[in-house]
Amino acid sequence: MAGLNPSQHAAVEHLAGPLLVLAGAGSGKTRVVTARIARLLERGVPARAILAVTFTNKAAAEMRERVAKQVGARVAKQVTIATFHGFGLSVLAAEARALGLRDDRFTLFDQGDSLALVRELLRTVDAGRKFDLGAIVARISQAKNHFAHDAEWREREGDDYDEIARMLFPRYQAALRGYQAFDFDDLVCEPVRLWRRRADLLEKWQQRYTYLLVDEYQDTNHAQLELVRSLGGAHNNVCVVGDDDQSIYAWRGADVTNILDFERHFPGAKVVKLEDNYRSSASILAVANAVLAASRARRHDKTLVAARPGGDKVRLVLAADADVEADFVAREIAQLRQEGVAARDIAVLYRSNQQSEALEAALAQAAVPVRVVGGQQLFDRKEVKDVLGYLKVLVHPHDEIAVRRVVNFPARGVGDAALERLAVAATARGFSLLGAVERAGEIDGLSPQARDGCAMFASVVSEARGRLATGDSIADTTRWLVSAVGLQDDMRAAAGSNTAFARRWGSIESLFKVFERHDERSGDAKLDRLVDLLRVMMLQRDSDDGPSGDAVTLVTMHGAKGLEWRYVFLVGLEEGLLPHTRAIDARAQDLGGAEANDIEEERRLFYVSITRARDRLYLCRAKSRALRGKPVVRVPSRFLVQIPDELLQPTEVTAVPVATLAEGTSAIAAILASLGK
DNA sequence: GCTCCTTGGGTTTTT
DNA sequence: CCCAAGGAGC
Repeated sequence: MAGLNPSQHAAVEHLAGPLLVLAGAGSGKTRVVTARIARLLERGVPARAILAVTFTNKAAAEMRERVAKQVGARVAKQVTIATFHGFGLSVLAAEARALGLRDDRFTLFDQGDSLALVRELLRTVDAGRKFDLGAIVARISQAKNHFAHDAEWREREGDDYDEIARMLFPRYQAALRGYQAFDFDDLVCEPVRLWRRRADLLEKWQQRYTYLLVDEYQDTNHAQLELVRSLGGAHNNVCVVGDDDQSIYAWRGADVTNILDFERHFPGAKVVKLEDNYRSSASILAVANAVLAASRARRHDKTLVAARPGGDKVRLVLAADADVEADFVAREIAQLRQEGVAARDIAVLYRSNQQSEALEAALAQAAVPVRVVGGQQLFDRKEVKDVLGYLKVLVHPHDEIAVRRVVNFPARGVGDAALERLAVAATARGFSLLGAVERAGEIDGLSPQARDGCAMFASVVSEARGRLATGDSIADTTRWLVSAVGLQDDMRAAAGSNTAFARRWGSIESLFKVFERHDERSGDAKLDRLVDLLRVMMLQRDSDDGPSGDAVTLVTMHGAKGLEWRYVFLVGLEEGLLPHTRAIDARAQDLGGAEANDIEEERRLFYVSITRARDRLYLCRAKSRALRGKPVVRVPSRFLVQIPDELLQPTEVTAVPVATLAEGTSAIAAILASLGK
């Protein structure tokens, strides 16, 4: 392979046995991964035998594209490149029979569904006090990902949340199975559990995939480690790529010890360090290294070396308040653009989404086009989930959460009381909840309205099912369904304003479009098509970047991982934001973990953010920031203080922003800012 | 059963 | 300050 440095070359040429590639930021990781796959193919490894696992669909798509570029689309298509969850799903679908499922038409529960289920379950027990639902779900997830067997888990000492989760976990799991449903964690855990009890099946999958590759290995959780260990156990051709210094997802279960202990988990592993950074200028890299140098975390020892000497000094910006900070960013960006820098080469990174508001406003005023990454995705919006709820009911009659979601949506007289009676009757007579709704006429104690509502719901469901069965497209059936239940009118009535209505209805229209796009590719058996489509939609929350043209990127520090820009602004570098208050003093609801670890994770987040910049980096903070309406004096981030002065160039905010001049009080603040250092 | 009001709480987020 | 969830009242 031409153009690779010695370390990269070593990683690409390593053939058999476990391999850990410690890929520092900007060290050409993607190149190595794709070159390695190409090299394996070149040496005669069948494409079908290679499994490459990523975390996001986007990363998987990107990898497939780059592999295709090297070896051609035809061969690339035969390599399995999937997310952990996508791969798990295909295992479960293939092994539906061995799992004891009625058929392979199981549902997927997303986080919202899990939340709804736990809410239901919590109602059935005397919890004694209020609980944060999300925290319970997180504990259940944690237990599941550690394959907590009842006994082992019960022995463990824990807090209230462990206790309540321990009580609900078995019920939660039983309910899922009863609904023929899997949650996201199951997609990884269940294949592993299956393989543990069925050595024959494990062997089958081990023979199918003889070369494994895992990207972003520092983000794996315990269950994912077990999946890799199981599948790789026979041949041991396990190559993992990652960077412990970029581990920023412990808060959602990622376990950085997986990458730290790789050599212990996979004895005889070869370790390759990629320490040459081709992305950032030396000035930027010096700051990044200074941030890491102060780390107290256990880490793989490595130091990034700049391949690009010199460069602009990193700017240290002090603003009077958040608005002045935003104005500075906007003006500076406007200036850069005048100098000929493309907007797409610029990004502004913040710790928390709410910080984007001031930035969006300031950039809009400066007429700078922006693209805000994140925010609520189409499939997370309430109205979309409601419509999807109906479709789920069509294909998954056992999915009780979906039935509960839509049986009284829009409101048609089937309230909590009626639902409770239906549920009781269903249990007593051995029906599913939907079965009881369909037989509402025979069930005692229902109000006439509730009976009518149930009948109306049942008839809509049955008619829609009939339409799909006779070959109507998914899009047309959904359109019919939406109008049959009078969703549009209900939405108009419920929305306070016209714009709110337009926004919500717009999401429904977008949903129709997604269906139409999918229908084009569809052939026969609409019901099966819909099963498939629903899974795809659960698993691929499209970030739908689209052809957004030339725009400045606004994104959270987490969302920026894996990306790069020529000019990067980091804003709000203050105690409370970075490190975040929640990391400084952890709460009971948070997943366990020592306080110090949380702070170290915040440090790594800072490190990740710094290393996104190629040419110039701005580190910004405000002296004062409005918190819940009231202005609060801000202390500079401890990470900022640890950077040696000589690496930074303090930049003064000299211009008084016109926007803030208009408002008397901020104008004073702005003038103070221009005077300050 | 539905609507309105109070109350409490407030990261990061993919699958 | 703003939003979501739960309780009270209609």
